[in-house]
Amino acid sequence: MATLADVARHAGVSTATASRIINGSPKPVTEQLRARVLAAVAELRYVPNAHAQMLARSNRNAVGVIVHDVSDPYFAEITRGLQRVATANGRLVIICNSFRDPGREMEYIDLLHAHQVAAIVIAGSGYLDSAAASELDDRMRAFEATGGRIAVIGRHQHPGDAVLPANEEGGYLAGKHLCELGHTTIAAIAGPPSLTTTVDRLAGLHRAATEHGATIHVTHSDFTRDGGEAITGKLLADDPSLTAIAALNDSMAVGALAAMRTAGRHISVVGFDDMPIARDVTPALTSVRLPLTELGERAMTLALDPAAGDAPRVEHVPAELILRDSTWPRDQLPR
Amino acid sequence: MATLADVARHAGVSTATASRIINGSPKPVTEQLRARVLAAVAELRYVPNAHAQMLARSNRNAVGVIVHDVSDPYFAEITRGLQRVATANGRLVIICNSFRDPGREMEYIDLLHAHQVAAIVIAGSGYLDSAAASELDDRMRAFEATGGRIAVIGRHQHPGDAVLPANEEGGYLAGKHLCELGHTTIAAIAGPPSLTTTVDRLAGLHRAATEHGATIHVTHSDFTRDGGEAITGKLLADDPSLTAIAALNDSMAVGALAAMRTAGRHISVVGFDDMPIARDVTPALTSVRLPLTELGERAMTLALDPAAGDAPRVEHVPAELILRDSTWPRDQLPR
DNA sequence: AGTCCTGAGGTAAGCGCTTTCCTGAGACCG
DNA sequence: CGGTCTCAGGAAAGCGCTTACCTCAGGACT
Repeated sequence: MATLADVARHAGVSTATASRIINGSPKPVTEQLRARVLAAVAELRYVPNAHAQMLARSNRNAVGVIVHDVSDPYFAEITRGLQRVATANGRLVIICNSFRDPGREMEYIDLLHAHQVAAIVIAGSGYLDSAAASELDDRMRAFEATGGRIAVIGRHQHPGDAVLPANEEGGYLAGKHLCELGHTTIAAIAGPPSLTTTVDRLAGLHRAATEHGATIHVTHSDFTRDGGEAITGKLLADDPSLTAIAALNDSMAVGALAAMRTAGRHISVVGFDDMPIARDVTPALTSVRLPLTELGERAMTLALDPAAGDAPRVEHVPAELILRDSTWPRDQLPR
Repeated sequence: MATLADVARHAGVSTATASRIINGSPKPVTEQLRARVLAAVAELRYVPNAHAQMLARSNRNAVGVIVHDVSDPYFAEITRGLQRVATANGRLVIICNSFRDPGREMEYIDLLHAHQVAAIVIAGSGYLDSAAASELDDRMRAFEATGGRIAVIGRHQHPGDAVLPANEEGGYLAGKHLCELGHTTIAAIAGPPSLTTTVDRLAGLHRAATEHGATIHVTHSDFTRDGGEAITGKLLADDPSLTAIAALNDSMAVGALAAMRTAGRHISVVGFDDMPIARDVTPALTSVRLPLTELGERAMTLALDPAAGDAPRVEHVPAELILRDSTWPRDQLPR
């Protein structure tokens, strides 16, 4: 492993000079020495040790991102936005998957803290478990106390900078839509009840139902396609009069569609998130759109901007209902 | 920012003792001191500086991953496999998106090199441009020369450890399937011609066509849904007699399906990769399956294993045709 | 001619941690 | 009771870099 000292020796200069030339410091250096040093760098294939640089400079460059799972399209979209802004600012992004485990999330906060990242962005629903939440908060505060910045996406219980998608409002839009189509009983297929996202979206759904005199039946499962398929299969079998399903995310909605196909039934399904697949499934999925990439961009922007005042900055991002072909008036369901 | 020295002072011990206690070194320490130090750690919210540790220990822990784009489902699946194995081995994963730009890829290799990662996994098609390829090779060799390990996924031109999906064979399977259904002219909708993946899959397609006396028409575009949709729209408009499309990845296939729907035409479409959506689009997509997660797992395993001998290890991963509903015999196309 | 700059380059002090080697105090032995 | 072992704990030497500060010419001044 070639070190700066090797390069300096090779070029017959001091490490100080070598360092200055390599980093393009403002200090003037003879053209001749510059050439010698650069030649040595090339010949020895010298790559500076980033850790040593961090230590010596003590400036933080990387940013950390904690998501539930990057390979989940929801987070993939958000991550895309995060990356875009980070890269535009010349920052290295370290992505960590918490797999919805508060313990792992804490480990990652410490790990990113240890790596002296400039900022951490945490995306994805918070946890209702208040013990876990407060321990997480503790960790975050410790990180912030050292000058690190934190921004969260979709965690309204977090006191700092945050980008908040309108989950309650989105739930309301979905519920209202179904109610207006004449559905009086709606099966909500939801993710884990311990996630605030689940709770918020359900709250919106309930608000709409109350307003329209409809009733909601909630079933919980995984926030995945297979979770949605399993639940829906059961619901369809148990209740032949079921006419509408509100899925709390698109993955579950896609699963619901699959179960419907299997059962040969046609009922209204509305999804949530409007992920890219929504328009390609059959029937094309009516869904509550959340501008995921924008969510990521705004969060990273918050995380990198030095925070003008001291009050936490909170940005609300609205939801929007995208009408496609998976919902029908109650009395006009196909077949 | 609390340092080890702060903790030591706070606990009234030397930094040596503090370090040993915190890292659970084998060196025996009185229970009393241990307690004092741990108390100080908690009180000061001390988190060790990972860079300083790296420098002092000079053991490499993290691993780097370079993919074209994590938010692309293809890479998301691979990344999932990579992460699984890495996490199981207690490694931190740093993910970098090259966005199919050889220049950025080189930058990232250097960056990961600078960060002293133990290994780098590079996933995704190589580049036909031989200047870029050889410069990349140079960078990789420099990294390996310092003891770093490299594994690639799907780059047969790379001389080291590699996991190679059967792209040519997969193309052959797709082509053979369409030919056996009686299609004599096949439109191949392909990604950028500069990617080896494109070239390999096309080669397989051509082999099958030659064997069955069919002809292939190739059109290039982006390896994306929209790329596939645009091309297919044009093809359908230009050639009313078109009966079969071989898409070189599932994203393009999904786009092709969308274009078909728009045009109200029904022809055979076969995809490639068998991504999760394939079964949820309508008609469910017949596709050449590549076990993406496994690809990732095996590559990470190669990257972390110290390489038994000195010969490069190459693992071939077979492709498999998954029959669904998007292909029909030529003379029985619906409508 | 002597003083002062000025500019190019080097010296060395850290950055925060690990780890080798050393110290000093008991425990144990003959 | 002196000598040797053992063992807990500390001093200090780096790890590879950056950078404040110093040195030393050579030229511009008075």
